[in-house]
Amino acid sequence: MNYSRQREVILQTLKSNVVHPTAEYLYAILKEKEPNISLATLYRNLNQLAENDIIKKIDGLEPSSHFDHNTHEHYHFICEKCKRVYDISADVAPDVIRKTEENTGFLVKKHDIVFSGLCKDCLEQIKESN
Amino acid sequence: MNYSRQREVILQTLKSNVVHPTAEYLYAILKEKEPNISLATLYRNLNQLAENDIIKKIDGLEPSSHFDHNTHEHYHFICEKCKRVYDISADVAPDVIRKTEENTGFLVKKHDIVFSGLCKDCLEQIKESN
DNA sequence: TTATAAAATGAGAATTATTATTATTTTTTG
DNA sequence: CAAAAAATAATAATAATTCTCATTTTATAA
Repeated sequence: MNYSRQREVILQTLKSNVVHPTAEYLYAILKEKEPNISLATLYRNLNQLAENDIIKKIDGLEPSSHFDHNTHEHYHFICEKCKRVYDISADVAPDVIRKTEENTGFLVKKHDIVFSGLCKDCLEQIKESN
Repeated sequence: MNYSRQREVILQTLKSNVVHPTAEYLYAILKEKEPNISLATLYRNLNQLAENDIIKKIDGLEPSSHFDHNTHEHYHFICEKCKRVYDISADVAPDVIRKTEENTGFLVKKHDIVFSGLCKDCLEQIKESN
């Protein structure tokens, strides 16, 4: 993987983002710093960065993938109301890889847990309006 | 939800299938019993059945959703070599919903764990060829 | 440093999965 | 059996992502 300015900007933009943006969302922000960047370049680089474990691609948040600069083991929660994506501590499923490998005889290379429901903010909003 | 012959055939076909097919795969099989069925009808019914918790839609297995007639709590593993989807016992992550709700204050309505790697068959094939 | 090869880019076409539209048919119900 | 509600087939439309390709950028090494 050679250096490229576009890839650098993509990575820095993703790192400075608290949320876990979709490609489309990231593209809108990127355009400010790098107005000529192409959507294909963004997708190409996101995939490359993910393959090299520099970032993480979060699948299962239909209809589009989200991207996370945090590569430490952790999981994700998407709020069905506000659509924000939150990190969930890996503590909620201790030894999940080891247990799965022991149960099955499979080799686990990747895993993710995706939760959905209502986040704290949205739960409180709903309570107030009742 | 009214009765419809198409929905019945879709459900029975899914139930008689050990694998966890995509819509496209299911469509090919369905055509034998119900040659005039439309792909839109299949998608409409799969979504309806999933909304009513009669079947389960498995997201996170890009590039397309898979469908599972087993609605009991369990998880999924996709083999990166043979692409088969296997069930994983819920035992590998005990109390994962309760723990997540306690940690966050969120309300968890759904969750799934998706693992990927190599299944037992493919691991053995690789060993043999070495 | 410069020539060459390898990698990356932008622009837009192409592809794939899925959903929406609509006229028609099927199912339910009183 | 008639009317209303739901479902269908066919196909157009959409949205996310990947592919193509001519051009530009980056790395290499003579």
